[in-house]
Amino acid sequence: MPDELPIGYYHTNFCKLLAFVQNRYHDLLTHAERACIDDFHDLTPDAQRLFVRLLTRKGPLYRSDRLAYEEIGETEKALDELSSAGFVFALSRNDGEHEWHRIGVSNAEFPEAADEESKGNNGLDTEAVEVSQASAVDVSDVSVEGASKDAVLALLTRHELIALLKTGSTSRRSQLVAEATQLPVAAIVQHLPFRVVMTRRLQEVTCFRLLFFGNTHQNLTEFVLRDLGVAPYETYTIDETSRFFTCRDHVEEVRRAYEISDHCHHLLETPDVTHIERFAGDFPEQISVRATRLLDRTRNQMARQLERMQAEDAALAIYQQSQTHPARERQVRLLIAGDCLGDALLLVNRMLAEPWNEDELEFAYLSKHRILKKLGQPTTPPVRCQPIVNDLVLEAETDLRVEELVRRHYEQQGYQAHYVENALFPGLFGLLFWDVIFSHQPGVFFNEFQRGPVDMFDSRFVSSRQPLIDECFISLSSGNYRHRIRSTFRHKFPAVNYFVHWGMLDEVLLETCLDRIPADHLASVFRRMLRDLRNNRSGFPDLIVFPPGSGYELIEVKGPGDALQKHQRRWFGHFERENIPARVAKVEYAS
DNA sequence: ACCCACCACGCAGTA
DNA sequence: TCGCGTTTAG
DNA sequence: TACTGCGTGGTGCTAAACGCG
Ligand SMILES: [Mn+2]
Ligand SMILES: [Mn+2]
Repeated sequence: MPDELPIGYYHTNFCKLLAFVQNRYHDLLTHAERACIDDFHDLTPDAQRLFVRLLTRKGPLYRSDRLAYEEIGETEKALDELSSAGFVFALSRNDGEHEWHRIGVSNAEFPEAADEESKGNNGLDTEAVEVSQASAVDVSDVSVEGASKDAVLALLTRHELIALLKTGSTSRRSQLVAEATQLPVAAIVQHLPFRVVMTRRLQEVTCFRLLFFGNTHQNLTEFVLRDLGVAPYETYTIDETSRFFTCRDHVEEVRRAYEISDHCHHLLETPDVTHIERFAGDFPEQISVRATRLLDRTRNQMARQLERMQAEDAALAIYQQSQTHPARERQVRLLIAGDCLGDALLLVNRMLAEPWNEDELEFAYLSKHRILKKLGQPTTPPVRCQPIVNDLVLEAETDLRVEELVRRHYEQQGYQAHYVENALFPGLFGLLFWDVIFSHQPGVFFNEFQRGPVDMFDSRFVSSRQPLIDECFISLSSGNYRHRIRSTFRHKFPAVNYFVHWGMLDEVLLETCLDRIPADHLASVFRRMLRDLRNNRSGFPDLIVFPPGSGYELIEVKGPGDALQKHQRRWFGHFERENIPARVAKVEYAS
């Protein structure tokens, strides 16, 4: 792992990203996107580098005097070039109000978004796929990118603000900005000692990122962190032929879904029933699973906010459109609270027939019992496991988490004790199933920056890798799993993945676990995890303790007033059925 | 008005 | 002068 | 006891530079 990156590393990385997009997605690109790539390559090296530098910095506004880079010879020239090629706006004090207005800087309180390409529906090539009408909901008002008077003022230092206001005041920056906002644009801009640079074509670049990574949260720093050895990724076989997106409609959907979810996030900051109801009730129809899930999660969040604002009917209406947990659970709660027991029962029966996950199923059992009881019909409460509870009286210690307190308590009793929570069993799972997780399968690895295959958390993970999974369980019977886990731990450290949090494990803990935990216990835990990897990755007990000699026990620590959570309870039910030693340590403080 | 974001967890308040 | 939060770079 | 809202802490490096107060 090199400590140093080659000069121009960021530019190389961006070019790799572009090349990937062009090779793999040429047919899905719009005119504007293709032009963006072509125009970029027509730029001189300096201009290319400068544009990428801008992309890796916080924008969209920059001051030209803060764009000095050793490897970029003439910044001002590069800026001019970027400006005429349409990659940036670069405005100076010599530009008139009209120019500033174009980038959103104007005297009006809410300037019209002037940046035409930000709302433009980029026309598609005749050879390219048509964008479906279904996704043609107007979200231009949520995707406005552009500057503002305040954004320009944010570029100024305190001293520059003072000079601008011609006050000798010693007020704090925010106060100065508030005063300066009152000034007309012309006055603010009049003496700017630098050019204000605004990146353009961000829509296109965002789309390239989405096509490359398959999401919006990964970016160019992934390359850097990998190349520095900070977050190396496993080297798996990348499928040349299959892609994250197979048609333009899906790209548009996912992009729009991200925009909508962003916008909702902002709506939640100043919640207003009518706004939320109107916006969240009118999400576009989705075809792709990814966009659907994203929007459903957003629906759930918005509806939850409506609940908090006592808008129950509005919340119900939103939940009804969501196919993602806990939409039906929330509906049932609302229906019961509103005394619509008949409707609640209907929904509960649908949940029982086709539960979305175990959490929902459990809730359905419980609420069916409650509804029937309210209706005066005969019913029995669902049985729940009764974990063994140990009461512990300990001296409270400041600055120590209760888990750590109990861990030390066990240590004082001569136990080896580790605070592992979700790092242990999922970690062992990841180590044993490593080769399964990263095995070559059609259409699951698309780029070099994945923590696992795309189907990691849906049922296809198991169904399409059954023989490989069987092998792992065979190794558990034969005893070979120990070697497998050890060797993965040594050889794969510190590769990024979904299950192994390297920092939480060490060889001592690992060896003790391999020595003390019977293979069939591991097997039964792994089987339950595999039933639903998304949800059964968590809920594991806080501690694992090893008494002197032999054996082990899992300990869930509970401070005063804390109780088992639902997913923790489900694991305890599993431990009970499988004779896996586990108990709750209930702490009281001696005072 | 993009001030992480997401999630798991603990805790304290409420019925 | 110094500590703090933010931004940047590798 | 269940449910809820809220706060916190981890994940997902780290050193250096800069503006601020
Ligand atoms: Mn815990
Ligand atoms: Mn606990």
